[in-house]
Amino acid sequence: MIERVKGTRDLTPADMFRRRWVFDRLRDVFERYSFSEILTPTFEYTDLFRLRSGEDVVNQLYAFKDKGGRDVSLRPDMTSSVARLFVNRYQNAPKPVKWYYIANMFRYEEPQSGRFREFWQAGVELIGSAGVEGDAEVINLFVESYLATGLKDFSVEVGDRTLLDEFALMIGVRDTVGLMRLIDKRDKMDHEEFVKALKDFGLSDGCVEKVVQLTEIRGRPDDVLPIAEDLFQSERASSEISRLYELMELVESAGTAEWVRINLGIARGFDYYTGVVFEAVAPNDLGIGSIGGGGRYDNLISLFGGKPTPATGFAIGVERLIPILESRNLLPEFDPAPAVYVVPVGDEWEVKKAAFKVVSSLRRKGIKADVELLGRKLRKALDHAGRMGIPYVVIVGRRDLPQGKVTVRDMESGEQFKVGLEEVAGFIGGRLNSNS
RNA sequence: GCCGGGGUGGUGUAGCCUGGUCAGCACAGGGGACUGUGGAUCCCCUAGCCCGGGUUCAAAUCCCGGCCCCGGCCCCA
Repeated sequence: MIERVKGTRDLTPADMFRRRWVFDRLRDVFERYSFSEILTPTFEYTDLFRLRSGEDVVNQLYAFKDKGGRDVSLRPDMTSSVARLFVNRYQNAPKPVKWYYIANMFRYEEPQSGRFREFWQAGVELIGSAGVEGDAEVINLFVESYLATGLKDFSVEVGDRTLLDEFALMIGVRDTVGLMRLIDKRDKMDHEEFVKALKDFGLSDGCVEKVVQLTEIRGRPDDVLPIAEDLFQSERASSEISRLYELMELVESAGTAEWVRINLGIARGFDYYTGVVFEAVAPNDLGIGSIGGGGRYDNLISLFGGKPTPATGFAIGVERLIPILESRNLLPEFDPAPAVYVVPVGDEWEVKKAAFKVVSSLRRKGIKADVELLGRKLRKALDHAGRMGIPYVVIVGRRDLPQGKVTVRDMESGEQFKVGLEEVAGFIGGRLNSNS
């Protein structure tokens, strides 16, 4: 037997129902923020990703040669493709460009909790806004996106790559990325382990102390930003801190501040981020870390050959968000049952044709209706309808047909009505409406 | 790539340690009892030892390798 490919998933009708419910809500809030949906190809030239992240990234890509000998890769995220599209065709479009997407991504990694080789992200990109207004717009939408799914207990942790760079400079660390990785992992260790890891990294006691101070700058903005002001001295740092203050004021004005925290330990590891970065987390015992993240990437578009253009965005990890929503019972129940089940009685061809006529009239009227397709006997058919929770059964048979009628059975009350063939759809439609 | 725990009908499981009845049970699915009246009952049917090799008279069971799943590490653009 052929199995599913490792790290992939089959989505059942129940899965798709819930997923679509989530997508509908995200799409709705993205649209209200005036973002427009786009979609780019599932694969790109491998060079696109190589250019952004270096040669090593290829190991984590689904990379292959196509029949024309082109080196291509399935997209590991959407940001590169969006930046490419912008450079290709939209550099002269009115700014800002506001795009969103809901699409599958592919990464060749070991699957584990909340991590698959094919997964979906719903995200936005805001291109052309350099100011703190752009950061605020994106973070507000980030918060509103989770709220739109009904999630309440989550927080968006805001960090800043500029400050981390300044910090590295300040304590004389050259391997900025290495330091950021350590800082990023801070939550996975206790204090002693963290201190030890920093010493192993080669930091002096004084510097270790400073790093610990930095990672403790997390919490409500008003509480922790003053601490940051004390820790940093440089011009660049203090103007960046002012920017964070402004960001928080805009977030406050938009009514999302309740969910936003400062956490200068957020690094998001990746090289192309340049300013404000953020991640969303929700408490859970499922082993799920961040449920989405994003940040500012002001250099990527010029790296891809475009005019220098500032940009910021985020992506929500669908396979991480859905289990969280599930754990809080926020997802609706899936019920595949139709409203009506049309059952022909016996094998007579005239009866079958009448049944198809009836079910078709119901469907044309917008009613979700099934017709019995297996040749079940009436008893079994009613049994089936009962189990499935189907509210109405239409019995079509030679007993009523000569008078041009069928029997409509209300499965809950057991009441039955003889109704003309042409009137069935109207009759049932009326009853369904009055019940709801 | 590394470490740990697992893979028995569609689902959930018993059996494995201590090799040896036709691999048992429940649920789900289909049919019949009951040829136009329902969720009950009874009966029947469908359907399984992840793959490959080894040990043995005999392997679901023991051994080796692989694949996959769950979780962790690494990594996380």
